[in-house]
Amino acid sequence: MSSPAVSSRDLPHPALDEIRLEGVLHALSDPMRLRIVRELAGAPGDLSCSHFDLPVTKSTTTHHFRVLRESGVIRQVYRGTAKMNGLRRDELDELFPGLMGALLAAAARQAARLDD
Amino acid sequence: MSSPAVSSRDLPHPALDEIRLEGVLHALSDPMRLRIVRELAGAPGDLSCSHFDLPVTKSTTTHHFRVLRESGVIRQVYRGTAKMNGLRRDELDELFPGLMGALLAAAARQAARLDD
DNA sequence: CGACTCGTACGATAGGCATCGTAGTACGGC
DNA sequence: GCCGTACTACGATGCCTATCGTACGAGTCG
Repeated sequence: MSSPAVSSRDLPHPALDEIRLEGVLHALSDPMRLRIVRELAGAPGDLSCSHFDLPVTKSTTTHHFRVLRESGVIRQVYRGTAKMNGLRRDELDELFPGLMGALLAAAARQAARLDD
Repeated sequence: MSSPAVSSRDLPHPALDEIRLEGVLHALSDPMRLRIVRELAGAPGDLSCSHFDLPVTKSTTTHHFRVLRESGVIRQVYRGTAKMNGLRRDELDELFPGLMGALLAAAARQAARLDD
């Protein structure tokens, strides 16, 4: 109730200066994770883990979200039983200007090409 | 000998439409390979494998160059005993406009940050 | 409280991969 | 033809990781 900071459990996120480009690229080099990131980028706000309908089990999904968080690509916050996920877009833009935009554009372009 | 324009041995390269974004990102997510690509991007022309002084053995170096070639990031051509390597910059720019530029800029930014 | 949903932890498994060392092939020059 | 240089092929090794299933913890709602 009231408004405790957020909820009870807090998750570890890398600080800006701990984010490594190689880690970000590795995180995005998995099709499942790239798909998650694309969906997050296209959504207005944060999305819960259960919002995603991935062709893998829940434990594997948990794994992918953790990789994304630990590499610094997304931010995760508990909200009740749900876990909300959002791109760390502003921070990434500060660290690597233009990178996320180019990556998302490239992913969109490839998706369009493969869909035709 | 029939008459190969350049040399005898030809190496398999993926066509433009066979290049996958995930493959490119995976190739660049290795520090050694990112270093190679940065050096290639900064050079005026192609560079031989032996030009690079990497902290790994030659066989490992061969492995990294092959990963880069098979993912579509670089082009490799034999020239005598040497193997010349060059970024497929123009083709990648056509396939994913702005991507390589953003990636190289991000890598340069991180290198500068870590060097200070 | 009890049931239900959401997500986690843990162990197992199978495949991928970065690395090495050694032995070998291709090419150019003497 | 012979030697040296440049790179490769192959096998081994140890680590990383994507995947699963099951059992569990945290929170919500009746």
